[in-house]
Amino acid sequence: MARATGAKPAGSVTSHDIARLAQVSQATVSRVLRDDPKVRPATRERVLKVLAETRYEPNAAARAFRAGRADSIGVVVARLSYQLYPAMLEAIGAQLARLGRRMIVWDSDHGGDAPAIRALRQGVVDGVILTAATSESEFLREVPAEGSAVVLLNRIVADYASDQVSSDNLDGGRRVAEYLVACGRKRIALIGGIPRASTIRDREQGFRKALDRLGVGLPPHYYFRSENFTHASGEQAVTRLMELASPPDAIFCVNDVLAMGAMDGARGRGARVPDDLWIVGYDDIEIASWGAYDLTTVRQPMEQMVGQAIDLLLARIDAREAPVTHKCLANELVIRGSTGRQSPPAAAAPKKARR
Amino acid sequence: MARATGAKPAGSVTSHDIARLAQVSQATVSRVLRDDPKVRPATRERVLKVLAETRYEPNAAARAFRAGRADSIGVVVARLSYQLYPAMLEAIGAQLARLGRRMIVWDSDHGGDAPAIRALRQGVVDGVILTAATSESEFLREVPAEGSAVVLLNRIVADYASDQVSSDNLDGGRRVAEYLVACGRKRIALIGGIPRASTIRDREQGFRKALDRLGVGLPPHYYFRSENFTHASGEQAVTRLMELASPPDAIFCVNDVLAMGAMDGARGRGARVPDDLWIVGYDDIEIASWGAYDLTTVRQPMEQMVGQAIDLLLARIDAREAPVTHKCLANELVIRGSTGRQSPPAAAAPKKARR
DNA sequence: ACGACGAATGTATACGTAGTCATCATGCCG
DNA sequence: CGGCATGATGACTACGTATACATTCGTCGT
Repeated sequence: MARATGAKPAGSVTSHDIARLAQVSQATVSRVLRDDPKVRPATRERVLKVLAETRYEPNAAARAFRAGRADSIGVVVARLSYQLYPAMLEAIGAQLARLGRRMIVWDSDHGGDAPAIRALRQGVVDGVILTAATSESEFLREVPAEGSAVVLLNRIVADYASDQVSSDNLDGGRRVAEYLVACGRKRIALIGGIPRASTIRDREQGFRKALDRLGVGLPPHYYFRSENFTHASGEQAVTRLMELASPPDAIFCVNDVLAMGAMDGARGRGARVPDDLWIVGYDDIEIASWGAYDLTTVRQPMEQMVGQAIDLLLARIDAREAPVTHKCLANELVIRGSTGRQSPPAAAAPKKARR
Repeated sequence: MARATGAKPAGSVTSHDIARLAQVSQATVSRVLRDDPKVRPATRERVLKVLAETRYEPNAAARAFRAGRADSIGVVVARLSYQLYPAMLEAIGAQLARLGRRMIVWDSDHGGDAPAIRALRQGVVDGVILTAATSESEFLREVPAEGSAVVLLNRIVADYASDQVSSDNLDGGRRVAEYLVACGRKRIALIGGIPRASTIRDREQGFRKALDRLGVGLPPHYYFRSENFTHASGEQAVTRLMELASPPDAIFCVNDVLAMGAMDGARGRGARVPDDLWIVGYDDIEIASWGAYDLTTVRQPMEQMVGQAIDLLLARIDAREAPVTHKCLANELVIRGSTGRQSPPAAAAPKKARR
């Protein structure tokens, strides 16, 4: 009675068609497709031949429906225009492709994590990698932590019971502070941002604490909080800082684009980098190594972070109730021309000192 | 007899459960979900209440299975590390989100278009936007042109019967040539690339033809073919060009990253841009406007191109057999500091002259 | 007030796949 | 040579949804 009306994908050959053509049952076709060993070679050949001839492709919806999984992973990134995210996506996509999974991407600028969480609950994706939460609390109420296949990448939310992977941003901030002080910088400034994200908060905090510990400190007028994390913000911030009676001789920017903005802004006002002003960024995006900026920055072990995030996510999909893991990887200070390519004097920054 | 084994998404509430709780039939629940007007307000309320209480989410696989569409669109981009592509993805993602579609992303570096085409044939996605074909012929044999829901964005394959959207790369190249000549540049060079993609070919060809027509021409030693389209290639290319007995006084690079590499390379060898050398890029990626480069370049109407591509794709999904469309949008020369911010003398480049 | 018509709701079904179980074929050993 | 174990295959079913069709309910007109 009921007629199907749904349009099917173009080449609508089903496993039943294959079965008929190969003179076997649909079950056997399914077995061949799933590489079940219990099929006689001759039969397998016959089926494979028909499969090839008909250019059969299994219906993904039916398969997902039956199997209860989509073989897709969702990824939420912040602003795609910030180079770190494309790099991250590229790594995630490559690794997922190798594992036979697809990648559905959302930009958190357009709706935050909600669409991704929704997709997770609908089974569109088997798991979600959240690399940014517009507002941390917003998605907390969306996802009951109950064994959800969610992993936070490059973002820590302490009171949220999901797997989390990040690099040690506190330590990254510390490294920069110790480096600048060890190299004799006297007037050190910080261009930060609205601390929506833990990463930014930690970078700033690690930096400040290290400065305090080293007896340098960060006077309020050497701190500029940018509205967003754009090049224009960096320019604006550096302009303010350079207008001070005693302008800084080194600036740490909590990400590379801010740093590049600061550098362009400083140069635009006639300052020379690094002769008059040192600038340090964070993330080591691709451009940072280009001649025009040649930016000293902190590099996060992106490939490993992505690898661990994916491992954790896939493990959780198989075992929802396993205890959650928080990974925190070490990162690396990359010294380039924006700080005169100058290495810190040996033993100046004792590695053991933390916090 | 047969037992279902597939793991279901966490909150496995079905429309049948809702029906039972709301004392209606499953069909009515479905009607409420699909906003069917033929439901009495009171009934609708009752169902909606239960839906909210149970935090029900429809099973996407079942829905896709039944409806015959996935509500997802596939996008193949070339290298995510080239800033044009994240920008494009951002635009595509935003527009698709507005239309209630998801975006599955593949990087053509890892498998070309094949995975996307496969996904299309399996019904994982309803349509595919191809922004790059590793090899044009490779995917031609994969997709029978038969009303496939495929649109080429920023890529033209003349003999392939699919919808295609691009900007006029021939004209872009022409504009640059005419601009440089009109501004009195005498020794004009070109940094191109391996012409796998029509875009690159057209930019080069438009440029060359215009130079020829203007009686300037492009001598072979002023042409450098880069292996890939990276910053390093640009540096390498400019180094070669500057080693010439008579180095160029202007270089057109077929994309911005090449141009930035060329600029950094030139500066590294002591040349001043624009005083000694003009440099022009193509694409107007975000960095191009930053102080360090301030690059004159050709801007493509990205938002419109994306909009048109999506429109064409969605239209085709509904009408597979409609005649194919090729759209070619005009682009714009953005003059910045890398060419001294110098406008062409009026009437120097007659707009009508083409080819 | 009764019939009739339309609105609202219920019933039943198919979509394509991957399983379970049943059945059939084959080969081996007693 | 027969029976049994093992391997190969077939028959059948459920998954959750959206719809066609059937049925019931409410309302309006005469």
